[in-house]
Amino acid sequence: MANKVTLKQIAQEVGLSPSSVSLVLNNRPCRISEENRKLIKEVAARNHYVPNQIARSLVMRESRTLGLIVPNIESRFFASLAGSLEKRCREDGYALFITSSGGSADDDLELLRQLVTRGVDGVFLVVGDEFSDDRALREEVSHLPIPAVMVDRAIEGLECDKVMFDHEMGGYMATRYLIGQGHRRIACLVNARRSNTGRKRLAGYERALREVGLPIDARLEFESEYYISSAYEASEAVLATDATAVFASSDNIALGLLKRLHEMGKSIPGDISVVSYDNSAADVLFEPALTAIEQDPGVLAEHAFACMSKRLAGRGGRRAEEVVLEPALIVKDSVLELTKHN
Amino acid sequence: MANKVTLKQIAQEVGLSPSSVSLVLNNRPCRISEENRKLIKEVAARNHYVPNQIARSLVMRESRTLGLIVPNIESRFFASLAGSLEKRCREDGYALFITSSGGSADDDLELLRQLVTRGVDGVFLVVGDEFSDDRALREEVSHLPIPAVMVDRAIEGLECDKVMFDHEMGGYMATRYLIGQGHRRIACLVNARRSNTGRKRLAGYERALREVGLPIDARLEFESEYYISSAYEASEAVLATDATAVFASSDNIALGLLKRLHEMGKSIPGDISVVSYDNSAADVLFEPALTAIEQDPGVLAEHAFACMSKRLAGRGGRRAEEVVLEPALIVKDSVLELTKHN
DNA sequence: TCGTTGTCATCAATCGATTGCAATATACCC
DNA sequence: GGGTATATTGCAATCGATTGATGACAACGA
Repeated sequence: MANKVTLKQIAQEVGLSPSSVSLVLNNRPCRISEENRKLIKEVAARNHYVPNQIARSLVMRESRTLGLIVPNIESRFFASLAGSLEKRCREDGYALFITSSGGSADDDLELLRQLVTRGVDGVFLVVGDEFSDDRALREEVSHLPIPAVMVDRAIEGLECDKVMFDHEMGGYMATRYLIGQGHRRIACLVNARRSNTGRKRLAGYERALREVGLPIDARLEFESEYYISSAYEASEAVLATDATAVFASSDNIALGLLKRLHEMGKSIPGDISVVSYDNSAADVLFEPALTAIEQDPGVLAEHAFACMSKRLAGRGGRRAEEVVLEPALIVKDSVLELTKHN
Repeated sequence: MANKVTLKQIAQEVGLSPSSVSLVLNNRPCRISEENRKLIKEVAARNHYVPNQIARSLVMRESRTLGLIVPNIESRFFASLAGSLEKRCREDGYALFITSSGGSADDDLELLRQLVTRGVDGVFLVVGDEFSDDRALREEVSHLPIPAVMVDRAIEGLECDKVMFDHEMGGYMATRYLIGQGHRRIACLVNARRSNTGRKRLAGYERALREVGLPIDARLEFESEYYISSAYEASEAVLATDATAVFASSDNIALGLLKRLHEMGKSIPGDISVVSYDNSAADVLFEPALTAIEQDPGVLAEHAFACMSKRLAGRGGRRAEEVVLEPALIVKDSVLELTKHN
């Protein structure tokens, strides 16, 4: 293993002071002879000199590093968000410290502290969806010495920049679309018990029904965690109803549902129509392709970064900014249009 | 935004020197009165004091942070690897800096430098699969001032710890299994042009054929990138052959193939048998479930960490260690047993 | 009273960079 | 040769922690 080369060593070899070397290598406006400049650069290159960011950020009080906390990097959506965000950060010369918490508020807190003490200049937080005790986390976030942007979801009632898709609107759009296609008995499969986003999507679903005077029937509302297996379990009951369509409030939930449908020999949309959520790559495989509410992680990343960027630059008011993005309905082939006589 | 509290400020408030505070808060053996100890701890807690790791790691010459470079965090396999690795690192008090390169050697190099200058104590590298020019990267890795462990793949001919599954063996096992089930015309769909792992899997496939005296028929070997779309494109040609089985050398490749099969109304394993690779979660959905070569990312992470851990502790010889893991064949329902009269 | 021992706490150097200010060397002018 | 620009470069403090070396003070025995 090679040794780390320091500024001082370069200086020694060149025969100049460390300050001069620093000045030259950072292209600071200063009066160092062209000759020495060249010499310094050459020696630095020859020795593979790379400045120690640790030392540098100690004095500069900035690390050009940002942090991200997601509940679970193994989920497609978060992985994609992380990927986009990292790319975006790198474009502006920031490194992104990606961490994955496991979803409990305690883990989130621990990671947040880690990031802060490691000197990130700002954090993106995808936290606050699960209903564990988040008092300590809330406290920590509100006293953060660096800017924070909550992405995709939020800790309720916390004054903090937020960037997220309108989950209520998503639920509403999916349901309105089904209604528009003639469906009247529409079931939904949501994670309302343990998830804020799920709760909002459910609210949107109900608003759509209410708006056209359809009854809100508790027997058509089913609960599922955000796992394929959970949705698979829950789906049997869904299929026992007289629903002609189902709103599946996440891609995993849709996948679990599809698996069950497939096993029962039901066809889509012939036997039952489905609107999914997230429109992630896995869907690509299904016949028929799934009509879904899409929320592009890239767009989320873009806005989140813009928000962060503003804070880092010291711009942006003292009040928190809130960006709400509209999801899109992507129509494919999993919904049957019911004609009157049906 | 709250301010960062420093050691000095705590010291000032307590009325003791910074050294004393440091000593106490780190539970160093030292003679500070019980009374003052309590006082220090209390004041530190009240002020939400958190030590600045940046400053600390400057003097301690270690950050308890490790780095990971994967080609693409959006891929299921890498996301899963990253997740497992992070969890494992955290168990030992290390934070993991996850980065995603995009797959080119230049990006890898850039990220590696970033990690090193940011003071990670070691790096996990998932690099070297693509055939871009990697001279600079190779050079950098061999002069690294910190331990590196190559995971899942490697830059050929580089003296460096390696932990990976035996890709050749995977290809061999898949093919032997198909042969064992009576198949004689076995096609394969691999990424041999741009991927070392793909090349190895192909080698395993050929070894299996050779071993039983079956001909290696170039007309049965098809090329596909590791994308669903690429495999989808390539699959038409595969299906035009007289093959009774296909070895798909990655999950994405299998998915593309399946999509095409589905569209052509072919059934699995009735019309054609398939052995997939990676056995990732997406497979769960298919009817029939896919027989596949499985390489558990968690196992990979475990061994990679163990390897790193040894280096960090200063144990481990001067020669590079090489851990080769055997993949497992998971038999499900996508392969038809051909009886003699077929 | 001096020396010894023990307890409690502080000093000051260090890690590797950055940077305002001071210092030196050279050139130029009268 | 003295004085003033101007061109170059170096000093030393700083960021926030850690830590080996040291100091101050009290109590105690001889």
